[in-house]
Amino acid sequence: MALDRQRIVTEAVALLDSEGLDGVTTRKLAARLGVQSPTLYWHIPNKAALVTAIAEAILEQQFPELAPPAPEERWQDWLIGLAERLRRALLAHPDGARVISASQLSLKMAAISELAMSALLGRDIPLRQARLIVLTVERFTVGYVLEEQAPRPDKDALNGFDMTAYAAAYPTVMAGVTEYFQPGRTVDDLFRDCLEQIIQGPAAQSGSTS
Amino acid sequence: MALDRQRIVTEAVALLDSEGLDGVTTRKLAARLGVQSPTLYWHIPNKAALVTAIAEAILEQQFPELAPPAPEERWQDWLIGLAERLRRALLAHPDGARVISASQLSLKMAAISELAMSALLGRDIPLRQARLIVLTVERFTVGYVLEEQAPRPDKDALNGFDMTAYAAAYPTVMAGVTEYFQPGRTVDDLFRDCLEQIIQGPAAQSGSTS
DNA sequence: GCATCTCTCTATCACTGATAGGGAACTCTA
DNA sequence: TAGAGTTCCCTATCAGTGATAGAGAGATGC
Repeated sequence: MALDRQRIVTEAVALLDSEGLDGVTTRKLAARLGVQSPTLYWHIPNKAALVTAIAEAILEQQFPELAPPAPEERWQDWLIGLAERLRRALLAHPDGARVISASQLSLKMAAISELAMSALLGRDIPLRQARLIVLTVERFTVGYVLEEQAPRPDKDALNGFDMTAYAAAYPTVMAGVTEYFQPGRTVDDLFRDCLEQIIQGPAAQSGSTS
Repeated sequence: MALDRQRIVTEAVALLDSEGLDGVTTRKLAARLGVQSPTLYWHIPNKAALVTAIAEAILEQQFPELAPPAPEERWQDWLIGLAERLRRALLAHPDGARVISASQLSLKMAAISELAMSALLGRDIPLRQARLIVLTVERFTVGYVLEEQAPRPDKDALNGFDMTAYAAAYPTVMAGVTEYFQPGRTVDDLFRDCLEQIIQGPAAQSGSTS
């Protein structure tokens, strides 16, 4: 099969899935494509561009189409759904959040912002506030998944680590964690609750979420 | 001067400042310390541990002490100030956000969370909500600065880039940007406004910020 | 038939994190 | 004081990385 940019990116995503971002090297990628590594540079200027292309592919895969909210749908719920899809897009591949944050100038991300902002404008939210909400949600989501996907510290690092001392030093943090996760809640719930913290704002749905 | 972990980390931060995270290599670091690179491995298990130590140093530098809010201070304002200091800590060094997000298991970060959560508890905010607010603020801040520090796309990437087409494709995004920045506002204001979006919540200071 | 353009190759560069193992200098112990 | 052990830095080397130079095969156009 002929080698072209499309096939390179597809295979790069597959390589990302099986080995993580650090495993995406030009040589391994070339090997998968049955080609020598310098050949890739005919199709792609450098590795940064490759990573950007991977990011774009990841987003495209989760957002093949972009639909505004249904007329009867609360914009808050719609926006939460959008952010959850973004999170799912990042979680769908190892180091997904790292890939997105290492990429530059994503058109797909811009399209998502455009859709979200115009949806909010359509619900009579002022331009400035629409921008603030969308920006906050997007950057929070990346920050959230980035930490979610952070490598579990290796066991060597945990050797000199005293869990009970940690719990003693940061009792409130520990209490918060155990309180939250006891009734079978998951990190998905946590993400959603955080989003509501951001989004509840202007509609003054004043009730506290506790 | 004797080589020890402390001195290695200090010099690593200096190297980060002058060359960015990609410039922090074991060889360059060793050269600055007047030593051969394998020597570093006597003091430090691997590069990931070095990055974690750098992250810790960056936070320590900006948060030498951690003070709870003054009695008459609104917790919202105090928390915003805390987040702004965190942002400043990350902005104070090239790739600061990348360093923090690449590091694992930061004790200083845990201490900041502990302080913030207990401060909120002291203002009668329920444990769960305190956790949500603090977590959201922290992860948003990292996500925000990460994008703020993202490398400007190189000019090769911009060659094939049509700015007017971009503006046409994403008019709402463009309108939001130009609207926001016209009256001499800065990215600092933008960060603060986003924070208020997160924090305004439970106290029901209902006024919209527009 | 020749020239040009496309694409892939080999060979190589400078550099990276990391390990093996030698050796000098210091410290502890009998 | 003699020897043994420990600490810390060295040289040599490894496998692997992104990237470039430049040769050459094959198709395409004139």
